[in-house]
Amino acid sequence: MSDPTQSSVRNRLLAKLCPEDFNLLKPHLELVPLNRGDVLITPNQPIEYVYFLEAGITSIIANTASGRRIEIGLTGRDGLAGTPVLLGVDSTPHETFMQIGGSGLRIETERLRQALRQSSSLHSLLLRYVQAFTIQTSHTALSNGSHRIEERLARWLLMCHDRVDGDDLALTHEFIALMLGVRRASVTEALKILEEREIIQTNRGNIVVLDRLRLEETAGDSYGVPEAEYERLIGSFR
Amino acid sequence: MSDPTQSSVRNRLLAKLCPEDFNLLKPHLELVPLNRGDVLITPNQPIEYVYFLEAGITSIIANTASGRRIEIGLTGRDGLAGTPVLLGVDSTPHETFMQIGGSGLRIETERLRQALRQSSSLHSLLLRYVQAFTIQTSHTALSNGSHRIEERLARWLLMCHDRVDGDDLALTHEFIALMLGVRRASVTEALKILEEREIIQTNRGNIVVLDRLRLEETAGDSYGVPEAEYERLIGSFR
DNA sequence: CGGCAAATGTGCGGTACCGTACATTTCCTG
DNA sequence: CAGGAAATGTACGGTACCGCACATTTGCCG
Repeated sequence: MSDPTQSSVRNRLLAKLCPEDFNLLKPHLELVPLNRGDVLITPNQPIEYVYFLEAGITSIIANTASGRRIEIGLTGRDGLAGTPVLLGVDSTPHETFMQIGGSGLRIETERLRQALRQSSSLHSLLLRYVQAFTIQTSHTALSNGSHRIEERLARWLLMCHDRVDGDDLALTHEFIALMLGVRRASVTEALKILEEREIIQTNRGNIVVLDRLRLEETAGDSYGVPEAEYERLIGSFR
Repeated sequence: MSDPTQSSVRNRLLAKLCPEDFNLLKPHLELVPLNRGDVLITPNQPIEYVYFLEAGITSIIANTASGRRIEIGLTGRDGLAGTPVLLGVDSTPHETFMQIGGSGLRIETERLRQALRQSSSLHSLLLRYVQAFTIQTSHTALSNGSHRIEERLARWLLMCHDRVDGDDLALTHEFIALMLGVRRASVTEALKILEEREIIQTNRGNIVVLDRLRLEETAGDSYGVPEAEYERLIGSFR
């Protein structure tokens, strides 16, 4: 597997690094395909690799002993999977898996740790990402507690749309329901409403964003704060 | 203001530091009273001080442009207020204020930054705390999305009880409702049920935990994961 | 100790969402 | 191209919680 060059890299964090920091990581980065459903981080197991996503979307899921599951955040090429490593922690109760297939540049946990010790500017950027992600999780908490399904769905579609090329999202109602922690039938109904308004178009296993602006209107104040904070702390998504 | 000694300090993080790290902070720590309602961190304003709590509880609140507010986490002497500083960030969209009065050892942001640069073991411990707090926030998201008010209330009372001496919590229904993002009347009703079961006892502006074990049963799986993770990463609460 | 504001109790109609069930459609695979 | 599984549409009774309103109680302060 040949080393990536910084100019060809699509991951926002890697692209943002100074050349020295990038070169520190480069020999250890391995491009791997990541298919839908692949589990990148298993709950309470040592995190073996940190993944800088190049394409696709990961979900981070909180779960309880009794089997409740809900998404607490998602990441695409704006970020990475394995934030606990950046905080010096070797495992987490959360699960991280691929929600939409893609690819990523992965690095062994221990190699990344070495690099973090060597370069404080590297560590600094990645910690800023942790903060940005924390804000996303916080707003998920807010949204779960105080928005209606339609708004939460719109927010969630927007967050996916932000992280994908084009306007197609390969997602089933069942899956979205799991992510939002609601009934599948509720998702079907909310999507139908959005489709009637011609904001989205749906096909079996696929959703097309037709009118992003009105999708943002639908999301209301559930969308925006974490995105603005990402831009402030890291830079533009795209 | 005389410098604190490590043995007399009640904050769990400070108590956990090696003596060298503690001495690094010690000359800059200032003991301040923190009264209910005091705002420690104002949204989108520079964070001037980081507060290691000695007594009392802070709430961290997410809010939107349109005025929705909900608590996304809380901290007592298990932690500190000002986690963004540990991640190299100077401000946050969240607000942090005193929910129950107490006191804290505060340090100027810039002084703490210097100390973090000087001691990686200090930085390491505090980053592990950030991870522990992140898990708390994540489970708030889960709880907000999938538990009934009664369970969420029980969880929240337990989290407060963990951080207070004795069994009394000086809280109004109105305030709890704000924290949970629900109606005040819903809180009144849920508390009444707990009181009928003799799990708590309520007086005007005060709640007494009578039977913690059954409160945990009521909370079900909404309580426990973040607490276990704190113990794993930092050590015992008490 | 009387008056007042804050805190609490309670009621009522409305709605968002749930659990469950089942029919229908779509795609894939043999 | 038939058969089956996955995905989607839809229906229905039930419930948790809402918004709002108003009465009652409690503690405090003049």
